[in-house]
Amino acid sequence: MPPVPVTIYDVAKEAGVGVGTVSRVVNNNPRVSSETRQRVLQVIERLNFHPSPIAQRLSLRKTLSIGVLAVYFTRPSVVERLRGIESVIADSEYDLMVYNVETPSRRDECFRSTASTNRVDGLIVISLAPADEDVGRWASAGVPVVLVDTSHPTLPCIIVDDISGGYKATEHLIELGHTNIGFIGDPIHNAFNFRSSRDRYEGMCRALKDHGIVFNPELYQAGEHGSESARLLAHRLLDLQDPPTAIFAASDTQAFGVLQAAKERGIQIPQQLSVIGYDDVEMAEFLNLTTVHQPLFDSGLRSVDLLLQSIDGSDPSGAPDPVRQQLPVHVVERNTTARPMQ
Amino acid sequence: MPPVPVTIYDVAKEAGVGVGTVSRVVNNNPRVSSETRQRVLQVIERLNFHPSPIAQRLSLRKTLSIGVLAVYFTRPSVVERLRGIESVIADSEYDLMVYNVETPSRRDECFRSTASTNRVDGLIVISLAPADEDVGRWASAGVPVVLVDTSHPTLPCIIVDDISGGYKATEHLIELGHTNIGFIGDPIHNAFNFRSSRDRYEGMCRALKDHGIVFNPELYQAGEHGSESARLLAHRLLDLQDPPTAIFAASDTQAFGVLQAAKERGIQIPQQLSVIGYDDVEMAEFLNLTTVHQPLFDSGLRSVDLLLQSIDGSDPSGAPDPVRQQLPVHVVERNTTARPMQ
DNA sequence: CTGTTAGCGCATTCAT
DNA sequence: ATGAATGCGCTAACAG
Repeated sequence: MPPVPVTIYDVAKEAGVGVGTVSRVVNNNPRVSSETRQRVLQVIERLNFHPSPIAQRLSLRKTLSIGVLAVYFTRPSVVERLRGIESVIADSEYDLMVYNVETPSRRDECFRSTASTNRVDGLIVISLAPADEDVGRWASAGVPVVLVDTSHPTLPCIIVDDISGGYKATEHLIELGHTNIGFIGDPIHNAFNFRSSRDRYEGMCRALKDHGIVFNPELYQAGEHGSESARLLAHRLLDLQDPPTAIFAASDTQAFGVLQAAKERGIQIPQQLSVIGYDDVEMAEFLNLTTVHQPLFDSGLRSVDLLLQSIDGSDPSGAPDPVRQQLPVHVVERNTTARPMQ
Repeated sequence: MPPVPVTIYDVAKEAGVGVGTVSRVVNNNPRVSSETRQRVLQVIERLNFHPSPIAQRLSLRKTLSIGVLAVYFTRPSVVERLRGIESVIADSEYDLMVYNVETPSRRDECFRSTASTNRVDGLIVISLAPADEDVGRWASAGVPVVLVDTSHPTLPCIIVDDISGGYKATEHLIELGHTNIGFIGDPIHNAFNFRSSRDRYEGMCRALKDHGIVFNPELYQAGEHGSESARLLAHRLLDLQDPPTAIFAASDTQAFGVLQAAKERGIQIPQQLSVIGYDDVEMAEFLNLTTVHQPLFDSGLRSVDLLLQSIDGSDPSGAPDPVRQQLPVHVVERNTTARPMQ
């Protein structure tokens, strides 16, 4: 009982029509009399016919699938973006192919492989900064690309103003009365050239400066992304002669590490220490973490919209002025920030 | 400058050979003299030729892609399984297509659509229990399927013995001296017929019984999956006249809710209350949660191995005795469980 | 070893 | 409105 693939020819013969007609009814082409349409539909039903997506693709010269390139797709923030992406792809005619990259070499491999015709009809790249070379390859391969949480002068992208986010987070702390504020983020130089942590720090510096607060470099701590690493860094901050009264973590994940460190030291939050994170992942709400909300799910959503639009649309990657959607961020005040003790 | 797809014909002409030869060098077929091979390779390089995956698929009558059907793929445990799956697919010739299901109707749609020839060469289903009807469709469509964290008599599956896991968790608590143990899990009847929570509870009951402990039904609390819901349930347990000295949560996510509830009440953990979870997700280690470890990543890994094997292999879904890998679970003792106070 | 040819399953002119 | 023919890009079987 080897599965017998039933093709349009089978349907055509059975219905006593030509394959063209079958193809038309399958594709809802109006140029078919409603009676023959009915008849064909019946046969299709009876034979349990399903058009071969692959044959369609070859004939249409489209892959009918869009690729998503994500770094560390297990990170909560990335997962949420993916969910947004999946939710709209699911309702489209496209298939979703996911590529997870955890090493630079894998990234390069993915960048290359997606840049050949007939791989994907479009590509979404999350948090990875492509080089001009990569962009060039995609362009000459005619593959539309939209960037999320990263940018390039010639590519459409969905971003949030991390500098502004960092500024707002810091401002929130300052308004509460803090002046001695610590920062915990990713290493400036990392394998993937992530910018977000750096930008958030930049925003912090500006806020500090605008409020006439001088920043003690000792209050800056950077380390591998992750709660555990952040926990250690938080301890360092708290070990300082003049420890900060508030800590701005470049991500919620890192903020969790700070919370944990405080707990280990019996430091009351927010009474003795204010903590603010960034991202507003699900766990943040649960833990009552004050944080900077960025529209993760929505960013995924929009990226697909943009991509689909750019696929149907005209511009063959030659748009003079690529779309650049900057999503709003705002501080969500919960219970981990408060006025400093006197 | 519409991207000019370069085909094997272009390469053939340019290299002065037939398309068959080009195809052979592309597929590393040894039946090619090394000189012509070199020559063809040069041309391929020069023309930047990449074989069209779609054309290959059509010709080979394979989709060269495997689908993964996951429920709530944002849940940490699912994400970890996905990571395991992706890691081995990435090194294979297959593409990974992800389908996230969050509603029963979407599930049914996915079950159906994947059951037609030419959709995917193989399918991995996570945590969703397929009906005989679905299994039948896959079988007649000749689509190999392997189940993860769910099972069916005629399908290969990767499972963990949740009953045993629940037993071990409870035993751990009993050995510490607890007899008044609460349980927090998913609703017995849920949209997707998840069994794990139910099985873990079953294991708990057996352990209790084996140790001659009678279970007070009040100590059983079930509610929607999630930390927040679990937090509320934990409060109910703690509000009891004779509150439990230990709580077994059917998942780490739910255990986090218990931890939070305890914190809100100023209950010391583990001194005043022991908490044990299930899954051993990353956050569990970070929070020092005692839990039942199950090989999440590994389960993904193995499922792909099994699937690939079943794709290459002979058995057209007619295996008389499908593989049934039961992965081991064990208690990871950390800092949320201890002897009860006198 | 290598060129030629016939499909793979479908969409799409082009006639009718 | 509908049937027949052509092509999408590649693999595999068949000659040579």
